[in-house]
Amino acid sequence: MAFRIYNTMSRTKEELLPIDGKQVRMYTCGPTVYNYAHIGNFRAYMFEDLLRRYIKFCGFEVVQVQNLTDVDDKTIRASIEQGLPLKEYTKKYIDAFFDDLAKLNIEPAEHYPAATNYIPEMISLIEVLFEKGYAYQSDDGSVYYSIDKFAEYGKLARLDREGMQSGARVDQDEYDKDNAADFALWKAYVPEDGDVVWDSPWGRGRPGWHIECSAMSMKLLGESFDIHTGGVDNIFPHHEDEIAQSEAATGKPYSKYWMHCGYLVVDGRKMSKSLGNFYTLREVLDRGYTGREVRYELLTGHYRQSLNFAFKSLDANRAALKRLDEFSAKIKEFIGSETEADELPVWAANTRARFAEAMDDDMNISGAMAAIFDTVHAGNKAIAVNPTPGKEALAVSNLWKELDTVLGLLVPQEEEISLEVEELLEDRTVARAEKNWAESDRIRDALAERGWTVKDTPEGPKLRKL
RNA sequence: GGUGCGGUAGCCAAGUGGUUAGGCACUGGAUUGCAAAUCCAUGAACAUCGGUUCGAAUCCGAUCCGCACCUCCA
Repeated sequence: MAFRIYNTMSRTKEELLPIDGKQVRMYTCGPTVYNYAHIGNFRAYMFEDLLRRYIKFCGFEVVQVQNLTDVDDKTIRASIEQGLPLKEYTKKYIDAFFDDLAKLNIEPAEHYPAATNYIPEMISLIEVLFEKGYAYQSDDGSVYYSIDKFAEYGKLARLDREGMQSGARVDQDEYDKDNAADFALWKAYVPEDGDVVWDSPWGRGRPGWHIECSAMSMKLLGESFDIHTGGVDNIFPHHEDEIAQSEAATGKPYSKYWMHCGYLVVDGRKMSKSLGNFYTLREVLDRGYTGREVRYELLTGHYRQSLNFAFKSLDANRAALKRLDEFSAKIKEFIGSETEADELPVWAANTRARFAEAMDDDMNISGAMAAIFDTVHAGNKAIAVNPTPGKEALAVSNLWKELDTVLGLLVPQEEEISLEVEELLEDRTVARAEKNWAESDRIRDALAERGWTVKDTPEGPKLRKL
């Protein structure tokens, strides 16, 4: 059994073999905290969540770093517009980001470095690049990276440098750069930056975007680490530039594997702030959907495929989750007070192997979910004929808990049944025994108001969360 | 122009030479005081045209269509 992942650098699936053998160090490009993240952004964070969870399922340790970009054009502009200090402005969106992660049941990373706390590291890195001849200062005071000096520039994105020239979307006249494609390491202060400024050996200013990730990743994970992730739109220029900076500075390989997820699209178009076709998580939740339903949506499409977002698929997810929940509830009833697990019943015997086989293949989540649903189906069929012994049911329950360490949506939250609801249920049972249907239906409505649906079965009434 | 990713049933979505993927919806049945919910059953597909093969959704060639990246982007 080996976990194979698609490495953008090699464009092939490779077995995940951590550099140090047991611990996987991964770096994830995080949000720019100038506004609420939209669910397209969370698609990437969801992919990274699945990745770190499955790496752990495979028996490795994980150290994940996700940065917070809290200084750039957008954060500066917005904070000045609102008359707030930069830190105060970004704090609101940093808090919102963590709220949203929790609602989606995304496991926290081990480190969330904010760019503004790593300015000295960035400056040191730029100094090394100067020493080694990769950086130069232009007349406007900004410091640039000379991509001509790095022979391997373009190896991740597989750029055709000639083709780029004819693409000609390069703004030549604005800056005094040796090569139009050179990128900024340090941006000289301009009045529009307000009081957002740091001293450096090259004068006052602020860091460029790409240097952040190089500085923070290497500081927290070491000069060479295992996996670098992001959306496909980060491949170029951001990740290409990170490689150029980091490998030029250290002379060592930067990230061993590069993994990129596809877009979330709406009506066939990429969801993005600039197109305006985006939803924030809170907008979706305000429409009455749960974080778990959104999680199901973002998780169950293969991460490298683009995923079409539509409210009607959230409705479909609700039905699918209900099927899973009904199964879980049924299993729980069979367990009763049993505390010792037995062997798995035959209908669940190969579920784990099927699940792992699919996930091992570059996280084939569809195959993994098929293993889950096939088990539900086979289990329902078997249970309809013969009740499952409590010890076997407990084994199934344990299996589901284990698989849910990866999926994060299989096992429903335990719902406390309030005393009031319990009393209503008893009253209704009495009314039904007396064939007082009007009263029985009235209580059923009352239960519905409190969020519970009651189903009458041969074994008596059962409550389910609406 | 360069570089990638795609087109699978009503919708979503795996699979990549032969055996029912899966989910949602539809329809039928079981169950029920009536419901709701649930469970069971069930049909239907591989963009187009050629080729290779005993056999192609899968391999090869051509064509059509969609999306993305090419210095804000997850």
